[in-house]
Amino acid sequence: MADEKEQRYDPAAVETKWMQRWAADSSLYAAEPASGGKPKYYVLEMLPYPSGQLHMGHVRNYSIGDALARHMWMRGYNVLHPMGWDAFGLPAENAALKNNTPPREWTLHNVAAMKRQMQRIGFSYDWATEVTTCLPEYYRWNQWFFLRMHEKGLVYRKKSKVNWCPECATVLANEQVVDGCCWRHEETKVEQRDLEQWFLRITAYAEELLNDLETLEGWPEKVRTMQRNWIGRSQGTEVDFFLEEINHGTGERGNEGTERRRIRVFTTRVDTIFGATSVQLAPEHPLVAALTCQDAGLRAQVAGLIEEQRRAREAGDVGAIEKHGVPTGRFAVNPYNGETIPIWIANYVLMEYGTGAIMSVPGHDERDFEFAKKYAIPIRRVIAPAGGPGNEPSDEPELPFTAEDGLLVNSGEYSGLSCAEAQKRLKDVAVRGGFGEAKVIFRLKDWGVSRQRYWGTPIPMIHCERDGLVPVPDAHLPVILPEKIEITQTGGSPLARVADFVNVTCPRCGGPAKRETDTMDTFVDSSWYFYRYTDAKNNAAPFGRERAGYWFPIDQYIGGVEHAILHLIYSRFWTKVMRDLAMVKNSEPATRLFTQGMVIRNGAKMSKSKGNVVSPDDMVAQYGADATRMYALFAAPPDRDLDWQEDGVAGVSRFLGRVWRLAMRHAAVVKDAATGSHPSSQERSKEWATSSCSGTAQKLLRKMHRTIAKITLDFEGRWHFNTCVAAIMEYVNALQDADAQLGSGEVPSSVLRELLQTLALLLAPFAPYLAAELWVQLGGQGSILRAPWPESDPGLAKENEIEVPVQINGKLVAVVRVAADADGQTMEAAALADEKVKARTAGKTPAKVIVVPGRAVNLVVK
RNA sequence: GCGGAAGUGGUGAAAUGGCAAACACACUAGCCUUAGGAGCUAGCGCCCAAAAGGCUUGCGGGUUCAAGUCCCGCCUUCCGCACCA
Repeated sequence: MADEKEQRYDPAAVETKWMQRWAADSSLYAAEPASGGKPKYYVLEMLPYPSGQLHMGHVRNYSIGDALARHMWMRGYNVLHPMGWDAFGLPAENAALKNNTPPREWTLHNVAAMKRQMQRIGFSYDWATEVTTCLPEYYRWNQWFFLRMHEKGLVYRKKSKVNWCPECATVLANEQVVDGCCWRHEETKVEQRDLEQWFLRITAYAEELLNDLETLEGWPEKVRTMQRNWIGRSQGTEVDFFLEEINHGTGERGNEGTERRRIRVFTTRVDTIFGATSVQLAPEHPLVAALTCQDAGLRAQVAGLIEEQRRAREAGDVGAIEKHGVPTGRFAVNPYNGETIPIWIANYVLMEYGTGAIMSVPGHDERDFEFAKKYAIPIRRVIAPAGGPGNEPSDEPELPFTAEDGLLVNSGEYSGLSCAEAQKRLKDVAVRGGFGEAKVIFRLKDWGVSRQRYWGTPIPMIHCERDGLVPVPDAHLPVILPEKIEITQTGGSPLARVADFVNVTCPRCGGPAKRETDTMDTFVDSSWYFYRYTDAKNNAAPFGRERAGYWFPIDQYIGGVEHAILHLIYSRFWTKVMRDLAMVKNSEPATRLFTQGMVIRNGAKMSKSKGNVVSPDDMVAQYGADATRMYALFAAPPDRDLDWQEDGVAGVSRFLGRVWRLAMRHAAVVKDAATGSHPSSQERSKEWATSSCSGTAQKLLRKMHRTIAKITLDFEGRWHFNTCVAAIMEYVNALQDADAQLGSGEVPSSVLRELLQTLALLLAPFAPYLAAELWVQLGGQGSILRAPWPESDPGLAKENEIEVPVQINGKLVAVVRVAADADGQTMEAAALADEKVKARTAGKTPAKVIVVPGRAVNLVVK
């Protein structure tokens, strides 16, 4: 036997065989009903867009989820591990234009192709729960949710600015605007247009979305921080300044007899209001028209400011343009002290935030300071740092002084108060005086879901001439997206030209009416898809309450960090809405979130233009699916970027070949060994005590138990799969080093069997094809996919003897061997007896000896 | 500017405060041969001809018997947000 040429492992043959066998068994990866009594585990990877090709980022993402799912099955959990397709979106329309293929056909063709790729790699999805978002049985529930939200006042319509390409005659997403031009027409400037749009009132949940971030301890801090910033809560005060009216006949200023007009500003620092030396309006502020009506030159300047802001916004560097503004010649009155200060129009004030007007306090705000310097507006100090003797204000801080831990000065009756105290009092005075209130402002905006495109969920609303906006009744759902239509890039939404679709009778009055032709943002589809997996065939509801109640929240969600804001904030919002509709009990969709790093090559993200794209198909064809996915886990910890090196894949493939040959050398002996379960830990311990188990066998069993412990711990803890794979490699190296003893019978066949079967079990989450084949070849019982995960016995994992470093003054000088359970005295004695140590101490007695049992000895010698 | 993460051999990386570089890749030398993208053996952080020895985790301090790891201050890179009042 030994002389005979060993057979090489042929991944293509073995993997294809098992792929077909597994595909034929629909129960293999199926979730069980709740009544089974097992603990549940819902592991989810973000669903892909069906572009037609898996890329390496997908392979990495799904390899992580797959290893976890397989591990949890082996640990005895009832696992839900589904997959689906985020199948609406613009690429299908572009492909339709380019190839004259209908979007539906193109999309479903891609879905089939990618599903084949996933099956070839061997991902353990339950295809019975597959969700495809572009099919009516899914998107009808988008429409259903839209109607429920409409009933709850969470849907509204309003005019809003959108990116508009005049060449395409359609709206563009922000991502499709490149340097202010259309991505398809590089010469065409994108315009900002005002259009009626549908919005979802996500801001109604702003406070809760923010607060609940605190409960998401299983989410990366980075994602929580990004969401916190995105929601952008800020607490402050709104205050009305009074507009000083002008009598145009006499030119006199005054307010006799009339209700005074007001300019409302928002500030987080009302305590600095005595330092306000101007009021600044955003160029688009509604009052601007009235203030500039007498002065054409002024109007032109304002138009210039707006134009400049627009250009900057399109170029994506609003923050970079220089601050400037124009004085209106008009004045406002500070409600606290009656002071009259000029009104300016400034390009750094944003209409979209707060009230579109601010009080400018150059002494205590960086931006106001810069502006005031430029235009010689007075700068006044009204806050001084505390800290002099007796806590009086200290001298002249450098301006602008923006810290909030000071005392008020030059602020009338409020002088001497702390900032915090002053904020409280000034707010109360404003409320009592009827010129202000406490206010919380969010950066988060309502979610604009209208898209003037074809390939998306039709918005279920009808415009009736008589009844206005009328929701489509539930009984009429789904509003089917028409097929076989002409897709063009001119003339707005393609749906608007489909007469059969547009013309309907009003459900309320029966008169002629027109359908809404906007479709929904595709982020709607992905906001709740993971609930549908629990009940994918339900015709009566998006999903059943009991099923969702059993499976939710998701135990582990895995995906790219690029979804940290949009998808993950929308789906948190959607979950809270569903909770308020009494459809689910959980307030958050996922307990734990993991964001894996990018797959890069030669230090750059893979992209066609860089020519550094690696195709999963090529890798699988050359090295096999096991080697490809195992490399994806081995090359780096999963949260870090992974540099794809083909030599590394080849290395993993050689390793799997070594495993194969090692196992096959001993398969015959192992298969003949007694069947049934392995000896218990107690029996093994007894064998050791009676030395019927040789030194080599003990050593290898010890290594085995240590390897099990390490891998099990990593699955439960920090998820460093690279060190899991390394641990398996070490284990295999140890077995291979003892190959002679394994073959000679020095290691009993029952031990040999346990060593090799355990190897197959440890490999199962990472290299399932090879593991399945080994399991059969080694006489394993049943399917390895449901075989129990091996248990590590701490007693058997323990070493007899350990090496202990001996340091002198913290520097390593020797290593001594002692019994693993040696006490401090024994270790100290062993250290002092060492020749090198004796030479170094040169007869001096150590001033101090630190012994850390089982770890180290350190001698302090002066 | 604000926030987050990271910085260790030629490369990917490893290291509950306790022997820095495990596990791989690449490379070097040798063996084997049914000549393979195969297998096996050995070497492989830096300095010194070698040994002995010394040095080494971005930089500078500190805490500790002991620091890649903890603390303080810098530098660099990547990512996100950014005129948010």
